[in-house]
Amino acid sequence: MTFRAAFIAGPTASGKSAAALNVAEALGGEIVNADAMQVYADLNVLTARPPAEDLARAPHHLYGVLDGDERCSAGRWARMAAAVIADIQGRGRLPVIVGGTGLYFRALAEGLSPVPEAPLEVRAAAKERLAHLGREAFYAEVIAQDPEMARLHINDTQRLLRAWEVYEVAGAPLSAYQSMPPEPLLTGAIFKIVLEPHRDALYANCNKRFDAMLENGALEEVRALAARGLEGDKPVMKSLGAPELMAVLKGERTLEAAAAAAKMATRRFAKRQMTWFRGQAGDWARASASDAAADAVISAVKTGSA
RNA sequence: GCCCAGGUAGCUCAGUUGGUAGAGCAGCGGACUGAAAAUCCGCGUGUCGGUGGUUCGAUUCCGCCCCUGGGCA
Repeated sequence: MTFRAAFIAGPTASGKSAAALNVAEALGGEIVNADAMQVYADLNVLTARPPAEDLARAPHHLYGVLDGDERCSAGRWARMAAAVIADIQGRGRLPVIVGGTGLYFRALAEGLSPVPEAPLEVRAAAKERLAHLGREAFYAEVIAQDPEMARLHINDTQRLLRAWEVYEVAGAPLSAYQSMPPEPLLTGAIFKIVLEPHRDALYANCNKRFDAMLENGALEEVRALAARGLEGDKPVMKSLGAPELMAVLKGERTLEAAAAAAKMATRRFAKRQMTWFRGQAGDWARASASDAAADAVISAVKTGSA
C-alpha cells in the first residue's frame, strides 16, 4: 500500500506542527494546515502559527489565507485543502495535513453530506426567529420541521439555528440531507495519527505557550484586530485568548487575570479535542510525543504499512 | 516556652446541637455532519491533620501529639 497523504492531529500545544515539519523534511512533503483558526491572517502569534524559520524549512499551505472578516467552514476548508493536496500530489510530493480541528479532517477524509448553502441573511433570520419565539417555541418549531432534531439539546443554540436555516432555504429537513452518503474529497490511502500527550504535560505546555505568546506580541496583534471593528461573531474574534486580551485593551481586566482566563480556556479546549479524537478517531494511530509521531509517519510512508 | 486562631475536595471556605459532609473555582467524563479555538450535556473527585479516650456510633465531645498563621516573651 502506498500512502498518498498523512494526517497528523492532536490537541493544541501537543507538538504536532513540529512533527509535521520533521515528516515533511524527511520525506519531501508539504504541510497543509487543518486548524480552523490558523487559516485566518490576523492572529499569527495568538493562533500559534508556525514561525518564519519553520516556514522556510518546508512549503506550508492554508496558513493565514483568509481575512479575519471572512468566515471559513468545514466544507470551505475541505474544498480548499482538496485542491492544494491534489496539486502537491501532482508534483509527486507527500501532503502532510496537520491541525487540531477534528471536523476538518473528517470533512476531508469522509466528506460532508450535500446540504444546501444557507446565505448569511438566513442565519440572521434564524437568530431573529429564536429571539422572537423564545427558546422553547423555537425548539418546538425546529422539531416540527425535522423530528430527528429532537436529538439536539434545547440549549444547543448553534445546531438548532443550523437546522432551522437549512429548512428555511431548502424546505426540507436537515436530517434528510445528513442521511445522504457523504463523498470523500481524497482518494488513496491516508496514514492517520493523533498525538495524545499526557494531560499534565499538555496543560503545562498550554500555560507556558500562552506566556510566550504574550512576549511575542499577542497583545499588539489583538489590538490591531480590535481596531478593525469586526463583528464579534466572526470566527477569528473567538480565537482562544482574543476576547480575554480585548478586555485588557478596554481596561476591563488586568493582563494577569486575562492570561489566567485564556490559559484556562486553552486547557479546556485541549481537553475537548482529546475527547473528540478519542471518540471520533478511534481507528487512527496514536503517539504520545511529537518525535514518536513523526517517526511513525515516516516509517509508515516508507514501508507502505502502518 | 506560653497564649490565641486554624488544620474538612487540587484551591478558598461552609457545615454536622454526635448518625462517615457541601458550595464556588479548578478538574474529570461525554456528545459532535458546513461557526468546530464553535455549540452543548453530565459528574464531588474526601482516611474531615495524627493518635488515644468517651459512645451503639466521633469529622463533630475530651486528652495528648504534629503542622500553619498571629500575639507575648
